[in-house]
Amino acid sequence: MNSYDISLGGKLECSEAMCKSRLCQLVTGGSPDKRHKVLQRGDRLSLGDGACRKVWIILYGMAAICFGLADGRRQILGLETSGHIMCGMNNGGQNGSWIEALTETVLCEMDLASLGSPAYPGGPCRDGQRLVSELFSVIHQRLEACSAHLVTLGRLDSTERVTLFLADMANRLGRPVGQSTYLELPMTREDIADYLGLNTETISRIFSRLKKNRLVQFPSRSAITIPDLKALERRLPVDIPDFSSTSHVSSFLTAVSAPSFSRDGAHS
Amino acid sequence: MNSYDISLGGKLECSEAMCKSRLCQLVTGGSPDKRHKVLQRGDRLSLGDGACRKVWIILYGMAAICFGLADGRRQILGLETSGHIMCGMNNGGQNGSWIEALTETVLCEMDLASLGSPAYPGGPCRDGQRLVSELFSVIHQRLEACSAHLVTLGRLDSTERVTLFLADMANRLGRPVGQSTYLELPMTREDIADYLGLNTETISRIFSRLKKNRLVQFPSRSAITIPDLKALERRLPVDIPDFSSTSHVSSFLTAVSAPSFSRDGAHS
DNA sequence: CGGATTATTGAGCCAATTCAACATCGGTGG
DNA sequence: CCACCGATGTTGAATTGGCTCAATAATCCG
Repeated sequence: MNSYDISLGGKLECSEAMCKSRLCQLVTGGSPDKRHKVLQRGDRLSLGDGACRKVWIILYGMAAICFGLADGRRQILGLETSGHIMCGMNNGGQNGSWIEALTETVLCEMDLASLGSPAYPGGPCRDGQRLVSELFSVIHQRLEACSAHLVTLGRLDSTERVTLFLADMANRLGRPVGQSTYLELPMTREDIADYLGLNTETISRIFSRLKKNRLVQFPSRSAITIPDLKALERRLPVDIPDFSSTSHVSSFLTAVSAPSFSRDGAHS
Repeated sequence: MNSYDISLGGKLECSEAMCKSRLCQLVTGGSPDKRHKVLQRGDRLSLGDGACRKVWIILYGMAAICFGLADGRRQILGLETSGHIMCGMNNGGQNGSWIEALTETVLCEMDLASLGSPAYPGGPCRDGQRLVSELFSVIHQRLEACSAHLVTLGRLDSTERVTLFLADMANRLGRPVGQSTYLELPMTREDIADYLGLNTETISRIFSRLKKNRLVQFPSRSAITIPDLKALERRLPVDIPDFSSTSHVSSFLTAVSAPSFSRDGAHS
């Protein structure tokens, strides 16, 4: 029935693996439904309706959160993959603010205004709190990513930015091939430039320089091989964000949500 | 007893006016207590303990959220005033990440790990959800500010950045004097530079140029008069964030928190 | 008043941009 | 199959915006 069931080989139950935060499960009760949206590469979803009324969790694929200035300049605020959240913006209405799919992307859309309704499983109080805890955690992650990116744009030079970008993408999308790391970037040089606050030619020049220094190879236009990822990372004055771990999130969840769970029964 | 009761003339009950989000009230039950911290100008509070375990709401004053790179470079992530939130960071541990008071500042510290305890008024379920809703809202505001700043650093040139900064500060701190707007900046040129991803000399040069063009006046080192704030804002390709309104927050609160309030009685 | 800190201004330099030419890739139709 | 075309990527030359370094000025504070 759903087109993505076919194109992705039925991988899209709202499993824990797909939706790490389990927010999607909380909202849908564990089964995929109309809240799931499929975007094809290039498809856009507006964010700037004047308030944060909806959030979207990425279940599959990769999408860019974009912001457009009045004169056409564009800044990509984040490059988001499975488990990441994106939410509505209050500003950015007139100049535009949107999500843009870089690959085929499946989202779970959540309307905040309806989250309080009795339609959600487990009762309005108990799961409501859990829901909003999860929402907090995942948005806190987004804030951390945004803060880290702010430092990148404010204080790293172009070579450092590109190096950090490659290391970050390698950690997110790469797979080991012997000693090397192989990845495919589902975006153009212009997308990379708009993410890093640079321009296309600069990206190209730095890629060429890194290639000449044998830090990266480009088997094709979109494919990248990094012979020694650790060596690349050592050139940076910042830590690479770790996307594999969500332990810091659960620590807060345990703190706020779980105790209230256990006492919930005693309370009512 | 508390030094700030004296120095600020007893203005510091945890009133709605001081803590717009009312998070502080939810946590403290409405009365100021040990959770309140007073920082003097220059005082620091570490943020990078490896996880988000605490959040701080500013009740009074102005503070900078800072991030330090291994080589000494510094980026100010945000300049926060009353009602704004700041929270722990997972990354930034080794390189440093901290809050720095720019004026005398009063904070309400909230330990996330203890928010679930029965010590909080109203019961663990009902107010727990409200608490976490408020927390979500205020952190969403922080994310919006961070996103807007990302665009500033990524796509605005130095003149635009400084102009935006002045307009933003004027909206936050300024008071009208006839047609003009008067404000005092509680920070050095270096702080401004670290906020805008520029250096001290550049800030100084742009201030001088704006002065020559009669867009601003500098009655003293820290005081600024803007003859026509609207004219200044018209030079920008972005909207000035509106800090006076919190309506977008309450819309979400109403959506998630209030319905569960009303059904809470029926449920238990 | 004196010393330290902070701010301003100038000269020269370098990194990143702009503009332009050319190369490569992917897709389409003859 | 290959020729063609548009889109994307690369490279070079010239320009410029912002930085570094350095000297001077203003301000703060004991």
